[in-house]
Amino acid sequence: MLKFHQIKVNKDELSLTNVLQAGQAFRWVFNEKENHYTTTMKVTESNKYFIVVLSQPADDLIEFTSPDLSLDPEHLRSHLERYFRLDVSLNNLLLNEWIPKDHRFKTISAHGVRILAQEPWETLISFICSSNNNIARITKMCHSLCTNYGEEVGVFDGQKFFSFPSSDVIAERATETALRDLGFGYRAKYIIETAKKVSKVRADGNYENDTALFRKLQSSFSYIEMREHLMGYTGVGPKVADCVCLMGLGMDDVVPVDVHVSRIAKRDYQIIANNKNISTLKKLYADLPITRKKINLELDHIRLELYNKWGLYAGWAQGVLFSKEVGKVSGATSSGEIKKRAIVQVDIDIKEETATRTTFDRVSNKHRKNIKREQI
DNA sequence: GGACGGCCTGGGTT
DNA sequence: AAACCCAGGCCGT
Repeated sequence: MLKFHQIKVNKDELSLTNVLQAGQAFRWVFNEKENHYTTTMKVTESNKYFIVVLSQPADDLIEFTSPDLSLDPEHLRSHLERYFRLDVSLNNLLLNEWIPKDHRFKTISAHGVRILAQEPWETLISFICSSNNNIARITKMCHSLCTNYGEEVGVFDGQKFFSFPSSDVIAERATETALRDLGFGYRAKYIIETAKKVSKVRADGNYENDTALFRKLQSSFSYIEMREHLMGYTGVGPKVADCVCLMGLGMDDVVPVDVHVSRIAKRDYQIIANNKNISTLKKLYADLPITRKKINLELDHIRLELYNKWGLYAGWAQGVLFSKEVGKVSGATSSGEIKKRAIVQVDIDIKEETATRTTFDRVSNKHRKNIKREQI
């Protein structure tokens, strides 16, 4: 019998359903009978993956464990606290950041919807798969990559669990044809080309793993440069790149703008780019030294306006609103079924937390002027 | 330089 | 039943 350990956290701060099954992470398997979630993840500094099991048995409690007895529970606890970003209080953001800036949040509960700190490489591949696709199939694809190219980590609930394959493993062992046969469709080519390029960049820089590479890039790049770099991979446009920045690199103020966010922005905030907005953005990007893929300036205007409106945790605010708008589909269950879900109403209470940094603070000086100009 | 098809697939709807 | 639509975009022309 597994021994579960506890994390005291309220459901309005963290709802496992709303965070793990709402199109942000695609590799958590829900066991309906036992009411717990299972995945594999890196927990330690090494590249080893562990099976991790979570449940939310009460409104003020998360329970966690791993069947791997070599894993120190306290180490897993601190890892999960980082993964769920428990240093950030949703209720504080709501009360002190979003409600004062946006009256729309007065009547909204965050429902425990928060942004995860996921592995950048896995986030990149997951969201390459997300283009013109639905959550059920994205989930299926992510699992398919693991079962076909990952390493078996262990068995739980009578089901085998695998690691997420690194860029070099995919580059060496997978082919476009093989991925097409596995049902990836036109994304097969994107994944192969991206894996080859990432593993090459990695090898050239002698990085130990994919995470190390992306963290290093992040440390020397501004947000704009990081997005630029990500958009250099096939199948990665501004939306996918922004998802990686937000959920894989912890850039909390980045708002990935897709069709839904675009609709919300126009319908609820009347954000519509005029000619001046567009020409300003055009100049902004023309001045940047990096040649870029074309981006939709109308959507980019929405991104900036929502950042201006919501502030340092704009990406989180988007998550809350987005979940309210379209979060109705769940991911994998043990039986392989995909089910509809309902968002649970929760109450609001207060905690201490202070927002500290912005992605735009990290823009290098030669770009700052341009960015600032656009922030006005 | 920007607008516009076309794209794999699977589940749902007509 | 067959046809059509749609899903948290991106690529090529």
